[in-house]
Amino acid sequence: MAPRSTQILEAAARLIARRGVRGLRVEELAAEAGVSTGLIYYHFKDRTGILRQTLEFINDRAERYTTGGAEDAEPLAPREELEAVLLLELQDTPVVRENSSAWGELRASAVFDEVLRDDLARATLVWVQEVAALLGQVRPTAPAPALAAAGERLTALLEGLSMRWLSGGLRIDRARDLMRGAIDAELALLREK
Amino acid sequence: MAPRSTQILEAAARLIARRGVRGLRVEELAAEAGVSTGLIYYHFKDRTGILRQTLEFINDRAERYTTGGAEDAEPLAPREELEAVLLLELQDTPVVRENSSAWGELRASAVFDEVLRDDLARATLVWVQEVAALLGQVRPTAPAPALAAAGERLTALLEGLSMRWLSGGLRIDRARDLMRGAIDAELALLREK
DNA sequence: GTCTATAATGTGATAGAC
DNA sequence: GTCTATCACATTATAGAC
Repeated sequence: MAPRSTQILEAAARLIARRGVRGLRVEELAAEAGVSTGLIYYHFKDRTGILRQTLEFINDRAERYTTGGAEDAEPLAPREELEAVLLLELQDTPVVRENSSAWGELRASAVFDEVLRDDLARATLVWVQEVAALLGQVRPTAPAPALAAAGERLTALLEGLSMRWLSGGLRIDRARDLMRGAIDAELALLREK
Repeated sequence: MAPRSTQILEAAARLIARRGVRGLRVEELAAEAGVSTGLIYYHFKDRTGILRQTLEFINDRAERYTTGGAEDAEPLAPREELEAVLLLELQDTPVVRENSSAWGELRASAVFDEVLRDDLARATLVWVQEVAALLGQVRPTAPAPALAAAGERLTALLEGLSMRWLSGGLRIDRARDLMRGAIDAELALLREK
């Protein structure tokens, strides 16, 4: 992608995280990106185009920091890796907060805006399957449907906890503890099967 | 509360469920409620006032259909009652859809709007404690902190599943199955303690 | 590709009659 | 308490120069 587009999308992610999808103003985005409004419409057609491509951009970036960084460190044990992946999204750092916040906003918008639904569903599926695969490494004898269900629950829970965290109703440490507990609970259930 | 206010709040809940908080237009609300815009500002001061009181209204209503209806039916076993309470919010009926949708929207808005945070936190706490109490009836020997954590997770999961359901990424039957599975998982974990 | 206007419309909020 | 009329401004989007 052209550097200018990327620059605008970075600004959009930043702004959505700060003001929300509903609070995103094209003029403000232009200022944040250091370009004119005209240029934004040149690159993205309309406001919806901005949102769509920002969602895509955020997904790519999350994938990068999910997968990335695994090369230098020693490989983790399955259980530890599972926990690491799920706790990755529950960190109070600028980038993660930005991604989580924007993701939550886009998810919430999708309730009323069909445009984003497909992208969202696709990204969610990939994520669920990744978690299910990791669960399978911890519980090799567990049946696939049970793993899929657990993956779906853990990721949905993560979204729920993330939202409470971002809306100020839950401290990040508490959110992380709860997430760890959920992993314990799911693994306890999978052991019984 | 005056009947007129209630009438407007009902319309607001309906409209927020249909268009979202970000899509709520005062003029449209007036039309939906069958009153003038002036009257709305007379009763609610400003747009934020509408949102706050609608949140309150929704909470009250949810409490009513959560607690209500328990008189006529025979008392359920603890496990069944727990399941019933949690599945209550995962039904594809107009009222529940409306409540869940509006609740999710208000939660999402709170990420960027502090005004709603306190009300939201208070309502969440009540809900978490209710679920924790029910869990305690199923697992009388479980320690209180473990029950509280499980309650927090189950309610957060419900919000996450609800969002996916409403945004079209999850069928309601599947969501209900996943919720039941989560209850199993939490109860399995509590048994170990 | 990028910018500077500016058109066109949407939207919250208020004044004042009844 | 309720309505009508309207202001003031915010916001998306486009036209046309460079």
